[in-house]
Amino acid sequence: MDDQPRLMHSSHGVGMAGHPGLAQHMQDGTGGADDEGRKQDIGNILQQIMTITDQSLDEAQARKHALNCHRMKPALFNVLCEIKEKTVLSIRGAQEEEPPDAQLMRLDNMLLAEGVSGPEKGGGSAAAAAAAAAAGGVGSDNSAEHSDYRAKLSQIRQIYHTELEKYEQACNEFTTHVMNLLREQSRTRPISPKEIERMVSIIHRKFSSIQMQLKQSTCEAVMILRSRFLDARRNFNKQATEILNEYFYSHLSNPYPSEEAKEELAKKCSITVSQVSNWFGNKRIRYKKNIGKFQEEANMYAARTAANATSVSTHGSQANSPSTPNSAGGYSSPCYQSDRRIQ
DNA sequence: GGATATGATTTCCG
DNA sequence: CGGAAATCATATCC
Repeated sequence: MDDQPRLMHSSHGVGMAGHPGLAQHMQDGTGGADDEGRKQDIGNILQQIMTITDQSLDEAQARKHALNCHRMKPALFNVLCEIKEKTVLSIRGAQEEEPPDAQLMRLDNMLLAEGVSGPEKGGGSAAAAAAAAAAGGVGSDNSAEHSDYRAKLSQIRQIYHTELEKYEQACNEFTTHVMNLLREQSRTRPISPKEIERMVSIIHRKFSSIQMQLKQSTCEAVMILRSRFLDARRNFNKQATEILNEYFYSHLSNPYPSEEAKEELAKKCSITVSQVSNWFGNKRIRYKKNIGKFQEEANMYAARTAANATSVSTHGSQANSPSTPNSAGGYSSPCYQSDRRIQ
């Protein structure tokens, strides 16, 4: 308990001038017990620690410089580096080589295929080509349908590229910063060039994993876009439904297209035959379920086909035309119900 | 968020 | 097997 003040006191007395530690201990050859000397040692060390912040910056720099210029320094540095490498690096040196990540490659390939990465769109971009190919190139409204798609896609591409660039820049900045830092520190710590290299590769790996997230989300966005516009998953395009409706209402009395008719419709609408079948199946049942709801539509198509028929040839097809006698005027409850071919 | 539209799928029947 | 009917799945609108 009462050691403390004394120790402090004594150390105060000695520590004043310069750096007394070792020399003083030796020279003073232990006039008393061992523990007395040890106490003094500890006192000195404590004192040095306490006063370390009192050193001026210049003094510290000077000492650092002196250390750096010491003739044994390079050798010592090498030895320390070696030891460090043996103990630390070998532990996790095994998992150095990573395979070129299948996931990342998949993403890259997809982005390339969709025209997000790769060459900037110059007339015949990969995206445009892919879009044209996917659509079968029959409908005349292709370009109109896909211009929206392309606009959105190029938006995505732009965002992707700016983000990517940002990441790259940040990565480079950070890398050079760390490298400078490590190089600076290698003057006082055993940091070998190899270690710096490793650090850089670690940083790159981290950043590329971030980039992968960017790629992932870009892929998702593109997929959503595709499913919206290209994959024909949802509604057929306007023209197709128009063609189908035209057929349906002009064959209202017997809305069962033959196999050939289905094929033709399929070709015209650039959909499959089974899709045509589905469409007619749905249409028939839904029309029957409430005719009232389709009244307007029926009138419209009836009028249209009637107009078409009259403009093309005045008579002829009138026999099996649905709008038979009273044409555009009172097209109330269509022949469907009375005809009841459906059931 | 429910209502509605619409294409696809499933189930049942003749 | 082709079609009717029910049902599912999803998009779109308010």
